[in-house]
Amino acid sequence: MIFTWLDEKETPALSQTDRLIGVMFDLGITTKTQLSVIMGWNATRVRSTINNIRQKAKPKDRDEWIQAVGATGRGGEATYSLGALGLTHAYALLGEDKGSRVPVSGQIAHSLGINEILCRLIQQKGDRKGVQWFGTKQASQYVYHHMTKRKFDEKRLHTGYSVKVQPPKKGRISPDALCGVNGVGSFFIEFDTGTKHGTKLEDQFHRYFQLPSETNMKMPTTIWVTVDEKRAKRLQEVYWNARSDYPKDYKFHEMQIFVAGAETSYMLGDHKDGLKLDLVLNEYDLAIRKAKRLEKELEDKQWEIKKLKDDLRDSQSESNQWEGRHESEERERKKWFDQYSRQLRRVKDMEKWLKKVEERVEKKQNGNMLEKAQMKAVNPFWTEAKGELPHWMKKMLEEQNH
DNA sequence: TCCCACAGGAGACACATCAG
DNA sequence: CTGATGTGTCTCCTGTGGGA
Repeated sequence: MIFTWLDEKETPALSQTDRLIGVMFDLGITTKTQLSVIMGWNATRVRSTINNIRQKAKPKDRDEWIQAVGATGRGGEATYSLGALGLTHAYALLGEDKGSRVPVSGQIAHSLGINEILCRLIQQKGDRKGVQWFGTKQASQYVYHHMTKRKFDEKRLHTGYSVKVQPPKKGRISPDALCGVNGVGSFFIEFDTGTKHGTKLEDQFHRYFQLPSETNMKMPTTIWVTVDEKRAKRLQEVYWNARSDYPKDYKFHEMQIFVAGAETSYMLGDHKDGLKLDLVLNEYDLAIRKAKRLEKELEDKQWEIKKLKDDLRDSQSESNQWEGRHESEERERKKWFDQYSRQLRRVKDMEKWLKKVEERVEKKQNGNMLEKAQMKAVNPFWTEAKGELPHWMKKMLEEQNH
């Protein structure tokens, strides 16, 4: 799986250059942009790593590691592929013998087209989590594995060993890629550049149709991606023509034909099928209705909040008024109470004073009566009305007292 | 703790190519 | 012819790991 090269948990021993070589090994012919999208590296990092790989080689061997194909300058983005040394290094990383794979320049468009499918998937999905991608070689191995049967060889029964029965070479299919998307499903990818014609194309459909009956494999949906609308229509014609050769009750596995770019949504499960579309539309309808109901509820709540706020404001102002009144009443009451208390104290004081006055008056009256009697006895002419004693009498009384 | 080697990332510069 | 764009090469800086 291509992302294993990038998983630092699964492949902790790999250097950055190893990872790049590994990804390029799986992608075949690719561009820096594709590498950047698929690896999740920025353009500079991809560029630097490619350069580092080339720099470390002897000048004459640089293209043997990574070779640049195509125009430089404004003419378009260059394409890259591993050279012989790069491929050897990749096989060594995989622990496999040196294979015979050599990138063919004639396959540039085909290789780039397949890689673009993966790039679009990652870009539309946002990341590569939950995406699995196997290149042509691994996808073919997957098919080959399911077509391989084992049977007991009677001559070797005593050993208990079974022998492999190789599938016939003719009729094998070799998908361009095998892709799995978590939660959606798995897909065989066939990228069509528009160069395959006639019976060769129809044969390819037949091979796919017959594959499930030849194996016990759970057939992934086959996705055909082609270059334009016209070619997609042509593929559909060939597809239906090929189907017409089979009995009515023949069980075909799912197969979809897209113009490049349209397959991404399908692979991400957005338009899985009509039923799902209906479900989505129903959900959409329900969601709209729910949204409207919630909108109404929101309006009601907002009105309620406004009303509560108004009430609160009113009661606050009332409360303020009441508090004001209450405070003034309290002040009045306190004032009145103070006055009352002062009055009461004054009354008590007056009572005390009166009592004292009475006592004094009584005392004085008693004293006066004695004084009057003395006065009368001394002076028959003394009267109370006159008040003060005449000074001669005062003098005489003083002399008598002494 | 220091020194050294190496990997990786980024930038500068020269050059190639093509559209306008 | 010129400007825009992309590539190849070189250099510098930083971080990391191993050994003295």
